Amino acid sequence: MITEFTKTVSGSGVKLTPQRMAILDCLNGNESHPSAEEIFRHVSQTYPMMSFATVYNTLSMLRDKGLVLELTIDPARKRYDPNVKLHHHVICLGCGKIADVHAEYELDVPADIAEAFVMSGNHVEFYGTCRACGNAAQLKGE
Amino acid sequence: MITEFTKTVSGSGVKLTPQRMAILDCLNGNESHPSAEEIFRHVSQTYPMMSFATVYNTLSMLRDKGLVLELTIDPARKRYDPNVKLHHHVICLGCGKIADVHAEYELDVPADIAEAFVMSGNHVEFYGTCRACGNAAQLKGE
DNA sequence: ATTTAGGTTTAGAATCATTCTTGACAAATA
DNA sequence: TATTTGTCAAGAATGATTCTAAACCTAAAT
Repeated sequence: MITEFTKTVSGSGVKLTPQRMAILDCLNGNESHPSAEEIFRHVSQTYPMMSFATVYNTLSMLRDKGLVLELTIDPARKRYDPNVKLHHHVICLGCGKIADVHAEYELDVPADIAEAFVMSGNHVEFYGTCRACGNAAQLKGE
Repeated sequence: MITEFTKTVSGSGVKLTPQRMAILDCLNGNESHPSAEEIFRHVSQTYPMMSFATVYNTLSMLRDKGLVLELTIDPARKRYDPNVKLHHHVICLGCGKIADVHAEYELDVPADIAEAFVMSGNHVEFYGTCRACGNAAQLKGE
């Protein structure tokens, strides 16, 4: 079944290939903020000949076309989010799980910054501990 | 001259060494948000025997003690900020320059997130184009 | 049917940032 | 002095990401 996401990508002047469709299917509606490696592992199950380079190429292409967000909130690796509508994120400092924060904030910058930069966007990173990690810490008596 | 920053670090139970003092001096009051490599290059001028590992060790130690911030805003590398007071950052998408954004924002998270995470902090990333890069783009007729 | 041209994929090498390991060393302690 | 503890240097190792070169696919042109 062809998803809306696949249609969107296809409609933006990109050639569709089985590999790309598999990557798009993996991303479509995916709220787990997967890394390139997780996407590679997932699509490899269907296409064992899939190359890591194809995953990176496709993700870079999607990022350049504004069809996925490349998140830097995880210091260890980039994470990808097919939801490009304005939203923010929280990362668990224990396990690295990332969740969406659907909220809008008034974020006016001070005058000195407004003069020195033409602003094009912003993103709020929240740091916290998820339920699972909090419970685990309690069990260990912390 | 011994800076306040050096005294703070020294007072937090770590041994002071010439290498560490050089790194602290490099960081003290530094608002350029240097990368590990930039710090290494700088302190190497004074101490050519300085090892990259020492820079990373020292930065990790300072980060663990809460004496520097490790910024993930630059997708290419980590940046360090000796100013640990609450503030945010803007990065120039052209040249990667990072500037401080001294502002406080009301950032309450939605109920579903507040239930799923114990929040410990947040950070706003602004994306923009600095004067220099904006002018350069104009010269090229963009 | 063949050729050509362009973009795509693959596999692996290369790169870059970062972490790890090991042995030497130095100050602090016994 | 001997021991402990923490630090340092050098380089190896790791891991994410990018690059390269050759093979591949598809569509258009012959």
